[in-house]
Amino acid sequence: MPTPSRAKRPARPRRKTYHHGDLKRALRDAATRLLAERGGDGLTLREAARLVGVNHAAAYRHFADKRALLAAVAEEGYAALARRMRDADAGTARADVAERLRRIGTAYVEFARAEPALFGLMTGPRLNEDGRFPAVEQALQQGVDALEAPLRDGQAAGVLRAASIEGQALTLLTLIHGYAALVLTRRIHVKPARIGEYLGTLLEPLLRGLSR
Amino acid sequence: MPTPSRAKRPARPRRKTYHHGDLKRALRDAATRLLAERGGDGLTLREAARLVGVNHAAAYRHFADKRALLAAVAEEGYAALARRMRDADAGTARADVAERLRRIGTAYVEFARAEPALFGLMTGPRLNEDGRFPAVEQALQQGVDALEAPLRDGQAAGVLRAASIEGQALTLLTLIHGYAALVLTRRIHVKPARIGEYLGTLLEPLLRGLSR
DNA sequence: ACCTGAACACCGTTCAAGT
DNA sequence: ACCTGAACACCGTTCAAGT
Repeated sequence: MPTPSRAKRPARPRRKTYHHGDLKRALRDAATRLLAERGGDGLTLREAARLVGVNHAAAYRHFADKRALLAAVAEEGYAALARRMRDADAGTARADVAERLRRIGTAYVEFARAEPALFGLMTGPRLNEDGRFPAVEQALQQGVDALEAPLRDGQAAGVLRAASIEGQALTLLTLIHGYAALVLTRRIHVKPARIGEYLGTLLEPLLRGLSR
Repeated sequence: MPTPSRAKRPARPRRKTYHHGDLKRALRDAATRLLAERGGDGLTLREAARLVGVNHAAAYRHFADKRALLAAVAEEGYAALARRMRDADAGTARADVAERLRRIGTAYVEFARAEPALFGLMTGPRLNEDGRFPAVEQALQQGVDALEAPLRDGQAAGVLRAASIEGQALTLLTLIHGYAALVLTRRIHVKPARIGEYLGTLLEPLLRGLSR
């Protein structure tokens, strides 16, 4: 069998000494890729090192243990999630508040659906049960922030009750997160095409309660 | 050192042949205990077999693999959770609807706090990503059911809008679950003594929106 | 300073063999 | 039918040793 093009594994320039590369970032990126391609159980410290072409023990020079590597992956994930939420509200200044909030929430759920293993890591139980990675805890705040712009506009326009923006944002995010978690674990069954629509149904009574 | 009372590990009657015992149940119970005592990473198929006093390979006669054992543990957990939710609404028929719903929701969150590893298994990403255990998916319905009694009473009394009871219950559970998940993973910081109180704050606008 | 090689104590899973 | 023993292919973590 003659060797065809070998589309996969495109002949990485594998130096013999990795002495200068940014191994920390390389390991984190490899771990992120593993998570996306093979799911939560496929993310292995040894396999990430293998992908980078380095001895697995070298990872311990840059991460205290496997969980520290996972935390780094999760942090990056939170940044990406917040970006998607902000993007969902870009250029929609004229849409009404309910619609804007629904779009931001849909971005949250769609992120979870597009990257289920990453989302599972970010929000799952294993990562931070002992509070070792405060950065991960605070990362969600960026997402809460994304909800605040439409809430502020809504209060200014007089359609929303005057109340703590942060409180309103947290209430909304709690519902959105619960929805994402339940959809992802198949506790709520919604057709993929209807995910945003059903979120609107869930948000409706809450927004009515937040209105004046 | 003379042997004192040895309060722990009360000399289980360990037969040499396990041929008759209900090994399936014994393994499931041991796994549940491991989860409670050592957390998610401490739950090992081999260790569960060790606790029961049986060769670990024997587990494969009763469970297809480790995940099947985890699913059995999770199912039992859902039954316990639903029981707590129903108990929280027992003998409170005269309390108002909002208060009853808040109590049921608090039972949900307190269960999660009391059994964090079990709750993490039940709701976490690892268990059922491929839909292999439909029983686990449906188990949450028992919890949703517990919310329906107060909702029915509220609609009958005319304080709640006439609408799908199931829809209202699912909306409430989504918010409650999101709250439990975020509290458990330290994304929301609430003092333990204030957990039920803050749930009330979260539920308030939603219930206002569900009211006529 | 950064990485390798080898070792340690574990896993989940499989399978022939025992009773 | 149900369980044991031994093996296999993996892990995460540690540590002396190399450059």
